[in-house]
Amino acid sequence: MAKGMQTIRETQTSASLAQALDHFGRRWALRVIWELRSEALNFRALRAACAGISPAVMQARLHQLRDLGLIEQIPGLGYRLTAAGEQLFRIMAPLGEWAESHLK
Amino acid sequence: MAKGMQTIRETQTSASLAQALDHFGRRWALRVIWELRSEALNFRALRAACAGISPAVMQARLHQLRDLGLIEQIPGLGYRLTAAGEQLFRIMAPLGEWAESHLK
DNA sequence: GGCAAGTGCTACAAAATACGTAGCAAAAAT
DNA sequence: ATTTTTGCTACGTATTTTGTAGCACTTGCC
Repeated sequence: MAKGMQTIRETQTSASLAQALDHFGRRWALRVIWELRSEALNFRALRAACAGISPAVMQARLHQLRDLGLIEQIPGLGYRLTAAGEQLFRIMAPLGEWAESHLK
Repeated sequence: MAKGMQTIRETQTSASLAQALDHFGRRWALRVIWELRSEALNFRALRAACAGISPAVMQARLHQLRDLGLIEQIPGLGYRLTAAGEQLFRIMAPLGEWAESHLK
């Protein structure tokens, strides 16, 4: 191979996927989505569901997930998944089974 | 409602799923899995694929993912997904499409 | 009105994690 | 034997997360 050449992977990771994986690679991000799977939860209920999360981080995640359009805040109801958020949950739902069968 | 009582969610998040989401909620964890999707990569190739990751963190992730049984190191070949790792990738594969349609 | 309880959210120091860069020892290629 | 490439470590700095306390605001209730 000529000097300076490198093998390049044919299929490279797209920018938007890299962005997604970067966002989800923050602590509690996926967990928050997961906890909102079936019902809207308010700030404190969400914090109770994610036992151990600090309010500052919860606040940061809620902002980021809202900016990504995955959750929305409904006054008097709390936080809930948007359509995009529900679609994301449908994708990650099989993780439940996967974790049960592989992490025990 | 009686004093001290609280509303409990019927469906609670299992311990193994919480563990999984905690591991995947570390920077680069999911990305490493993703980059190994189609072929084995050695340490430096993996680092190049995850542009920006530091060697110390890459080393830490490889250890953790190996402890989880998701990847394995083959001398002379590099790192590649195990059967469990491939199964996980198959679950998260739709994220590619999802990211394209929601994060642009 | 007035009070208690619950709400979303902020502040801040300490601990944990990640970054960025340099470089070493061993294996492989030349 | 010399150069290249490899996996990996070291370490100071920057960023993120934790843990705890508490404030301002709304809600329900008498």
